[in-house]
Amino acid sequence: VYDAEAMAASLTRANPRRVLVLALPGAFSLDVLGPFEIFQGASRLLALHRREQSVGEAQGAASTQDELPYQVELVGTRAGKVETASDTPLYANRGIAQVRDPIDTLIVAGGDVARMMQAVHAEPGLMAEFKRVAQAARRVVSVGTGSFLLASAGLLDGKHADMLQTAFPALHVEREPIYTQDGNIYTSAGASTGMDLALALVRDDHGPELARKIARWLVLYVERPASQAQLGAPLRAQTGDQKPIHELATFILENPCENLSVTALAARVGMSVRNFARAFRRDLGETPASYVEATRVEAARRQLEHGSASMEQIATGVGFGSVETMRRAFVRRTGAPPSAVRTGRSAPVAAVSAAI
DNA sequence: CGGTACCCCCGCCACG
DNA sequence: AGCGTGGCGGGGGTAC
Repeated sequence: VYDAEAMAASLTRANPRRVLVLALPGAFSLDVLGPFEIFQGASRLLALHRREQSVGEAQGAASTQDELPYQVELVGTRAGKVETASDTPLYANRGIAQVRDPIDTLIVAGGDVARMMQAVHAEPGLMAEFKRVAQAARRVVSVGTGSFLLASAGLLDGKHADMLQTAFPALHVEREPIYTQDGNIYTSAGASTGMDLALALVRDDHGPELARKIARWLVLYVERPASQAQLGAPLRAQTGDQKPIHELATFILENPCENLSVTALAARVGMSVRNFARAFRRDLGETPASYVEATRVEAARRQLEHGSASMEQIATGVGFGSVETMRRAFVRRTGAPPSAVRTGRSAPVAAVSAAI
């Protein structure tokens, strides 16, 4: 699953979508790294997908816009160390003023607002540089309190507002006090909103299937519709009548050992088999059986990592008919048999790889 | 490891 | 016609 070669190839590919994550002093590190991981994961999966296809076909397959990977980069007020709210420093590749090349997506991480704004004002011209980059970018996004920077740059209500896709759900604003008062809550909420947001952007770029794969890859099981509500029209159009399917998805996640055949699932939501399969694929970007199997593999993987249940217990516990069936599905989906998880030889599924 | 029965998925078309 | 739905068939893959 982890393939440094494919990742490097994706980064050196011509004209990737360049994604900048801006981390000001006082930023929440998870607001920074959450989106970072999502976009990195997307690039890895795209590279793998591309390789799979090029194996079957001859070379020269036209690379469409949709397949462009991301090149993610951390930027700060200047190159080098960035103090974060958690005192875990990050390292910016360059300063915002040094950004001269075309940018696809600019992400402003949230954090300690007072510290962030103080840092901005301490650096003359920084705000102007920020505005310049933001206005050149295809889209600008803020995570959590990163929206304060957008607001003070005048980017939230100007004539350019239509250029911007800002993550500014009312829900988020209301929770501000909680962030500053209770460290436990703000970090988890901040991280998940940042990742949800990035997932939604990836979905806009590449479709729901890839976004879902990343979500599963990073063990982010629950998609939060709140983050989608603020995003692009193509997304909102889809969120019309998804509820039964989404509820069913969580049912699958919580009850992998149930009978989850297509006919059983269709009956559960009161649809015909044919139409259910269609709706499922439309809403979740994946066929029902594939989703069920992926869920079972993931559930099994977690039990293998934490716990000492036998292969037999795990296999039947997550709904596989036999140990052998589980093993085959495991190899097919992760590239390694279940035994590799126990011996620690498999790829870390949610590992952080922030280095470029 | 191989065979076969089964399941899934998708194109197609008929229906309202 | 335009749209969503449901049934059918085959072929491809998988479980046992």
